[in-house]
Amino acid sequence: MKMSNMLLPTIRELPSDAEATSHILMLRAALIRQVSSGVYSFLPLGYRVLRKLEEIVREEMDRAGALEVHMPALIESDLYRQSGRWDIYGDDMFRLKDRSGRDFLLGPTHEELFTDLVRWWLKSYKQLPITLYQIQYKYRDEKRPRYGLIRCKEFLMKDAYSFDATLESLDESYDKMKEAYYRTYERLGLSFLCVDADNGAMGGSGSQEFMVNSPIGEDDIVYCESCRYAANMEKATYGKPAKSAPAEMLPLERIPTPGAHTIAQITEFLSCKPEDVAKTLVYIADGKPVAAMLRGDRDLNEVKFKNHLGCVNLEMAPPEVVEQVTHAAVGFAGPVGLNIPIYADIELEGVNNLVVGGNETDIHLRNCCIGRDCTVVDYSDLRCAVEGDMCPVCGKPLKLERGIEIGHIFKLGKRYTELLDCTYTDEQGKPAIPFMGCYGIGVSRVIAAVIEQNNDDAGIIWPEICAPYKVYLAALGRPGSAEMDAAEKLYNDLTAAGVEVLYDDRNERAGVKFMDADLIGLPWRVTVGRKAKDGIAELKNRRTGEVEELSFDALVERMK
RNA sequence: CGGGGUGUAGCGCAGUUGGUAGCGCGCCUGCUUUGGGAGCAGGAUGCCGCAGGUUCGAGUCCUGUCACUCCGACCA
Repeated sequence: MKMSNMLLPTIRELPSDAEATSHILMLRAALIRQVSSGVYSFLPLGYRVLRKLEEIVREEMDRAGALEVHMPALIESDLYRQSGRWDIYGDDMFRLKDRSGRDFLLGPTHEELFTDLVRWWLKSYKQLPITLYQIQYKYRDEKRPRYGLIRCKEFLMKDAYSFDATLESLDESYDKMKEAYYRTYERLGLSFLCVDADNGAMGGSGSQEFMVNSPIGEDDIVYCESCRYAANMEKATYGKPAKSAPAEMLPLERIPTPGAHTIAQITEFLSCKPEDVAKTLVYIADGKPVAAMLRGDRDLNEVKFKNHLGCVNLEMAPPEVVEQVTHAAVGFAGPVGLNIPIYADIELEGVNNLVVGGNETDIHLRNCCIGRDCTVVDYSDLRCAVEGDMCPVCGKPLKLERGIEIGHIFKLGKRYTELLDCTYTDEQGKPAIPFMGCYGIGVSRVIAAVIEQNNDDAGIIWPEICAPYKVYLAALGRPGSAEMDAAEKLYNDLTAAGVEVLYDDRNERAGVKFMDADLIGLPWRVTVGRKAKDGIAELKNRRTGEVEELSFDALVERMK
């Protein structure tokens, strides 16, 4: 492709509203253009990358035995009513009506359609297992689109769905997909982790996420360097240290703490340590107030709490509710005399003489002992893991990092097949319901992840496998010069040899071409300049910066 | 959804006490230049986000509205 025929308006200045490196570089290298918040056009260069990624994903899905289909993005609501998600999904789903007033939606994810296809087709256990996939745009009305392609309202996703007769078979299908995911991300040269994740609203019996480490990641990853344990924060556990014998119980004291409603203020005021304080957080679980109690220096893990309670909705109680429940201003909630169920973090078990809120404005209690002064429903792991916690597997200190989720695999079980009445006849001639798994890769997001991990101050550094072109050919002569003629010939030779070349035939100065070459970041830059008359071109590796001089013929051979 | 910020040329921005809009980059023309974002000369480009209002007069003040964006909450 000749630059003179290309739509490739590279940008010199930093876009003012882009924050993430990948976002800035994608805009500057003219890969994408924002159309509205969270919605992007792919320009010629960016679209080539997207198609290459798609192809890699497709190859690995096919290798794993999955069958490609294509579902609509525009979906009538009835299936989603059957599955319940028309009501559950909430404002994140785009909803619209057709001319006769029927409800439609833009697919945020396609469990329903795949289950519907399979229930129509599936008659016998002999047809199982089967895995289907598609590469399709997904629509989610994200509250806050961010970081360019990282979080969009419209994004390209590969989603696969497996159907199996038994749980063992589901495990096999799941492992095959997992293997395919490893291969896909490894081929892209990504540095990633496969972490245990919460199933969340998808339900089911297990799930893992594929994460690339990045400061702009929106998830916290907890991992162990020595034994490969890795989990999303929402799921992460930690080894429980042995407890020392409980201290002798001291008499409960009531202490005025005017204005001290944060842990920092209380520790300051009472000159104690945060771990001596137990905070009591009031939540609303499916409409009913409950309390979570944990050490002052810990953060509640809402996912763990939600799973422990087995509730559907869990949210922090608004101040009115806190005041009503505790009879005090926010910041003075405590377990003593609190008339709602209290769930305590396991770390508090057997710990005496805690500082707690007094359920009275400007009052705290010292030497509170659970069991003596108040009761809790039970003790369980409710807190977020922190850096330095013990690895639950090997006991070494855990590490924390931010990650971008580029893939998620779930064992769904029978949730959707049951709801949508997907049955087949098993070996005994009886009706049975298949187990389902679902597997997603955010293809457009992967582009951003690749760039996040492959760039320098000058621009993008594409891995060869997904580079929009392999070679940037910079012709430095003036139009009509011998250099231009030589470059033109080299361009034709490379193209004839099947090499993907972006040929910069613009009448620009060398500096402009080199800056653009670095920004666009193709793996190889070929310069045809002064030595062209001797049949010599310069080959530069974008990643290593290594330069060598080659004859034109040798260069064509090298780039094949 | 709560809290902030910003909307002026393709991009990045300035615009004073209210007086009819400017800079840099880019773009066009010409000459010179040509291995790391060239120089000189000339030129084009604006519903000042939108709608009301105040005023003799609004980019500027007021009201409303829309969009984008940041922080938070949320997120298969």
